[in-house]
Order: sequence, then C-alpha cells, then structure tokens
Amino acid sequence: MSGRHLDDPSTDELHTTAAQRLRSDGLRYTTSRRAVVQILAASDRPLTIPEILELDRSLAQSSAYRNLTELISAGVVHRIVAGDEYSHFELAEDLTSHHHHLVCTSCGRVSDVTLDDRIEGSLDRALRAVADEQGFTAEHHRLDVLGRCAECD
Amino acid sequence: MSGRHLDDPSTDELHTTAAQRLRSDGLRYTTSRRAVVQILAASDRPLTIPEILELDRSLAQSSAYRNLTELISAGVVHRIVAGDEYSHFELAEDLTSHHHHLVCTSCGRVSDVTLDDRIEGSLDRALRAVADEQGFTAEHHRLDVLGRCAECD
DNA sequence: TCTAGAATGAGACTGGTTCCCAGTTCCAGT
DNA sequence: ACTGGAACTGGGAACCAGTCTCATTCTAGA
Repeated sequence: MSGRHLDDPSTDELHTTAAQRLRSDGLRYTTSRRAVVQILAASDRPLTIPEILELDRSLAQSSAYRNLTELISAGVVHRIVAGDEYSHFELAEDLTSHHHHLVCTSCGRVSDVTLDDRIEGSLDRALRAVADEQGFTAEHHRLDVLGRCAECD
Repeated sequence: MSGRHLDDPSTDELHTTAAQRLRSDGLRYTTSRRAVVQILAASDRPLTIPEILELDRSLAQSSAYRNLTELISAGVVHRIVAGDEYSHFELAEDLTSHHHHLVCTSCGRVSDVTLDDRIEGSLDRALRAVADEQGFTAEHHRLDVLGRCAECD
C-alpha cells in the first residue's frame, strides 16, 4: 500500500465519490472535510487525530472528530481501534483496496499489508462457513498482525 | 468453543497454572482473582467488566480491573478491544485454544469460532511473510468477523 | 504472634472522544 | 442580490471506560 498522491488521476474521482456519499446524507463536502480526506488519501498508513491535526494546523480538534464521524457514517472513512490510545483512521476499503494491518504493540504504529488473493479467498469462505453455523451474518473481516515494528525492535 | 465447566477435570490444572504464573510475578492467587478466572473459564465467550461484575456481585469494580490487568501481564487473561464500548476479557489462548471472534456490530456481543488447521497454517505463513518484508516481528494475529448476530438480525 | 508486603474497595482522577452552543457559512427559493 | 433556514465551525464543557490513590485489611513467612 503506497497512499494515493496529489497528482494521482484517481484523486479527483475520490473526492467526487466522497462528496456524493455525504450529499446523499444531506451533508456538504466542505473545505475541512476535503482536507481530512486528502490527508488520509496521501498517507500510506492509518493516521491518528494528533497526526491529522499536525498535518493541517488549521483544523480544530472538535471539527476533525465530528467530520471523521460523519465521513465514517457516510462510508468514506473507516476507524481502526488498535489499543488503548488513539483510534486510527483510513479511507474506506472500497475507495482503496482490501488490506490488513501490522500493529506495533510498542509504539502503536499501524501499517498496511495485502495478502495473496488465493489465501484471502479461502479465508473468506472459511469465515463465512463458521459464521453461518452460529446464525451470524458476516459483513466483513478484520485481520491484524500484532508484533514489533522495525523501529521498536 | 464451549467454555470449560465447573466439573471439567482440567479446571484444577487451569487454576494451578494461573497461580504459578502470578506467583512468578510475586503476586498471590487470591479468592477474587480465582473468581475472575473461574468466571472466564465457565463462559463460552469473552466477557466485559459489567458482565463479570454481574456474575459475581461481591467483586469491586476497581479490584476487578486491577486483577484483570495483573492476570493479563501474568499471561493468564487476554484483552479484546472490539469497539468503542467495554473491552472483552477471555482466558489466554495457551490455556484454551487458538480461535477467532464473531463481533456483532449492533449489540457488541463477541463469540468464539475456530478455523480449520490447514487454513490457519497457510494464513500464518502468509502473514509472517508480509510482516518480514517490512522488518516487522509478528507475534500473533487477531482475526475478527464483523457482522450481525442471530439475535440482532 | 509479629510484621512486611500484597490485596482490597471507595472514590478521585485521566484522557480520548463526544456533546453543546453561539456565531458563521452555504444553498434554495424568491 | 436578498433572505430564511439548515449545515458547519471552534472552543470548551461534559462524558465515561479505565487507572490511580490511599487508608485499611489480609496473608505468608519468620
């Protein structure tokens, strides 16, 4: 996963999609919401609120939280609850691609990884099967690897 | 996963192991700690603090939290951070068996599932490979299925 | 039995996150 | 261009799961 870039031709499409999804909830795609989406799109890993605020000093904390919440309910952003500290935020998977996370248990850093399609497929089938057994309707899965990142090791 | 039962012959062994692990940290296996372990062992799914307190009204909240924290650092209990609400607690995997979770996005309930060994094996190899590429030392993985449980559906 | 160290319980505290509200900005209809 | 109303913003108060404090109570070992 290498984040989208400012000159990525698909970035326009990303913002258009984001605007549409907000619009259908009666919400506007304002400058600060666009800024949040832009920051997440430019990153190659999920970010915390302090990181997002650091990357755009003009954002107010309360607005950042509120806008992220609205972007989440509009299906543009996804929240990752990794541990006790800050949540991490990334663009929704249908705007990027299906992937998983390496979570450092020492510093809390989260980075992205993708798995081979074959493994992903058989895993998905297996999960759906065991979920069905319990009458559970599986929507999606979340797979994190916990350990120590290169810097903390 | 069907939780251990009070008459399960391996329950004694469980408490012995728990006592040993605490002891090697200079801690005692007191009545309330034993009660917490007993409650987790008797459950077929991870429990929250309110659920644990409900099952043993004599436990104080602060003591329950403190004891769970100590049981976690002694390697007897494992904490699951499922979402925004309460953490869920279960016995450590080496005291039960490797498994994953179905997390209901509606009511927050968590239940246990196991996967076929073959899938588990290939998944583990694949994860280790992608982690290595980033210089990440994988310790273990966490795989949750998100969706709606039978009661909420 | 004495005693030092561990454990307990009630409540104060912490910190990430959400809520509130007053002021501002934007869009639709005129 | 106005204007009304709804959405948005930012600062700070409020919320709450979880942690810490501390005075008291237990408990294992001498």
